[in-house]
Amino acid sequence: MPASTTKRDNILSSALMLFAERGFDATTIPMIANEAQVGAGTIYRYFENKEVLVNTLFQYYVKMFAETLAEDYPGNSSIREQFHHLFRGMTRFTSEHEHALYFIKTHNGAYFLDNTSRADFERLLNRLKHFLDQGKEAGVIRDLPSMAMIAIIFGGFLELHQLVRSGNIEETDDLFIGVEESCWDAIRYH
Amino acid sequence: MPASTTKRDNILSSALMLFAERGFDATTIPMIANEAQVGAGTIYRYFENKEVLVNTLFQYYVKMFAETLAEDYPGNSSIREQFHHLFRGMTRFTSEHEHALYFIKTHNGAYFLDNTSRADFERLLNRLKHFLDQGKEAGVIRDLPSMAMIAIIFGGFLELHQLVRSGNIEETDDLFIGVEESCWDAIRYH
DNA sequence: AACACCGGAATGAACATTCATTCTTATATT
DNA sequence: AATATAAGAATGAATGTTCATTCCGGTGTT
Repeated sequence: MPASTTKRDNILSSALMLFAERGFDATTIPMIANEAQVGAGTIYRYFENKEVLVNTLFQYYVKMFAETLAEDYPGNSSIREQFHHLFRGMTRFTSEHEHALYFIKTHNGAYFLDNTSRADFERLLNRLKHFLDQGKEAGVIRDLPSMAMIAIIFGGFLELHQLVRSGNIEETDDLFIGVEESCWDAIRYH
Repeated sequence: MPASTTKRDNILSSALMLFAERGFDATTIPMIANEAQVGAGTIYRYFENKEVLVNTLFQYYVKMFAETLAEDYPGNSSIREQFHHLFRGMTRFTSEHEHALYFIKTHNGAYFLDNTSRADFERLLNRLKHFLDQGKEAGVIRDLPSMAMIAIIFGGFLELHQLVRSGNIEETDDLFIGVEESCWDAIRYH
């Protein structure tokens, strides 16, 4: 276990970017090394192999995202306000970790994830499902499969984020408020 | 170009399934050959190489999906009815080509797609955007980025389909009607 | 027998991983 | 303070493996 934490961090953030943009299987270790400005061998001083690297990354961001959502959670407020908190959490998290949510979305379920990664992801999903279930009980949220509603929310949000990032669209508060409203109308009981 | 159309079809449908389930980069030619019950070399009698194969597949299903949506399109009916037609098109298309939409969704934008594939996909998107734009003009659809709304619709639908296919949920008409309603409420102007 | 078509072993390129070597930094010695 | 020495890090060329692709012998059809 070497010292320099900045090298390890460089490797992790380069890997995150490349995995998000090209996918795990299409990114090579030399690509990561090059992006991180590090020798290829150096990566193996910090991570046993490519799979350990991707699992480390996955767990790190899944946990961090879960924490972001849990922080200051308004458990006693209305369902609508709880939803707002969650949506805000997504935007806050994504503005600090540009590629993280997209990486998680495209790699959950991949064949190389280990049990810990799967369990961490499952835990995250369960929190979201729990929120939706409470809303269903209260008659505020539609009685539809939670996973489908989660897909709607993440799909809409991440696509919006991509459009902003690629410069196709200007980032305004109204825009994100509008998409939040759209997602809310998708899941609320009418 | 050999004769047997069934071998070629076997190769294509095996490739579709594997690409959808594991992704292009994680799928090897021997895997496809094995699944299609064909020698590895045979694949090269029908397709110049792996990239030509994936582009063929991509274009084939993008075009077929576009045709499915265009068929009997109720251009003179209400926006709501047009939306219903499009949503029905997704379910119809998916019930006949189980993995096709998921494959398209996960591989559009991939580095190995050629210009024809990109253009075909663009054309499909433009039709959907055109529908949304008409709805916006009529004041029936929200003024939000079309891409974000498209992501909401496909995300919700495909996730639902996965849940059904994995057996986690029973397929009923009500279920699909419910998700259609949810997607409609996500995009309609309130 | 000539021909078309196949299968799958053989090939070579690209990749993940290893390892002998070099570089850096900290500590000890004068 | 200057120099020597060692330990730990970092490197990238070398290695073994996996894969896309090729090629050749076999099989069936006319």
